[in-house]
Amino acid sequence: MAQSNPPFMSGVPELLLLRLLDDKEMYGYELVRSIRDVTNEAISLGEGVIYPVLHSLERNGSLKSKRKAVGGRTRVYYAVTKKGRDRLAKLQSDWARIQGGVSTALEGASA
Amino acid sequence: MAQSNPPFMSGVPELLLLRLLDDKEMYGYELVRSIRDVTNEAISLGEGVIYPVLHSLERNGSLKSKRKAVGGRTRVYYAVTKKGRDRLAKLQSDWARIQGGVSTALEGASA
DNA sequence: TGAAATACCTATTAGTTCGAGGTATCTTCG
DNA sequence: CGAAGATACCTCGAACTAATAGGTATTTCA
Repeated sequence: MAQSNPPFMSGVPELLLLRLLDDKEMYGYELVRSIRDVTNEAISLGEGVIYPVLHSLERNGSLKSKRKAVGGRTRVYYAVTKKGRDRLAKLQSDWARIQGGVSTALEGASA
Repeated sequence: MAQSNPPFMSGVPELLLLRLLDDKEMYGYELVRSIRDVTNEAISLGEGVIYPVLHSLERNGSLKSKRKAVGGRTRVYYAVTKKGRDRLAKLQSDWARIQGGVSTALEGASA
């Protein structure tokens, strides 16, 4: 991993994409902006991160896509499958566990 | 990264080690158990994770070590340096940002 | 006309966690 | 006494994956 957003990002792109797409179908370019929005600017993922994850999720059956022509441009919309929802559930529970563990650890105040 | 604990672990070992050592000096083997404890079993890191991170933190000046012989065995105690405290502060703020962003994103209920 | 936004995509780099394996000493128990 | 297990250190190789940079093409707006 090369930094930027830095640490603590592993698994985050996948989680966010599944979470957003679980609400409604979206296309890649839209997801890039959407992630900035829903995280309140806290997390920003470039297209170079989004597209590969989208493709890999589709390959493993978590997403399915369909192309739509919109005013000369082509958009690829992604939707979550049953498998994707399962994957999302697992990621959410993993996230909850790690997040909880770190929070607990950080709390034991050093002050 | 090979899984196990799985996703969401990048940067976590470094953060936890610095956080624990900021409270008091400890040695590697002790840290392995300590992390299990302070995270309430949520996170468990093997020696194969701990030692390399410890070494790399020492190399970049975030930690300093001293050996102590304790009943025939040798323990290597690590303490946080000024640089390590700065690094810890940065990691904590990064963590807060990412954690906050993900939480916000996950909340927009899909129900 | 030209710049910026929209929209897609890939290859390379680099950082790092994880598992497995290895040495050696001390303690405990049968 | 001998064996097993805990203590304590360490390294190597594999696997994963985020980030950057670069690339194409169309539409919109000054």
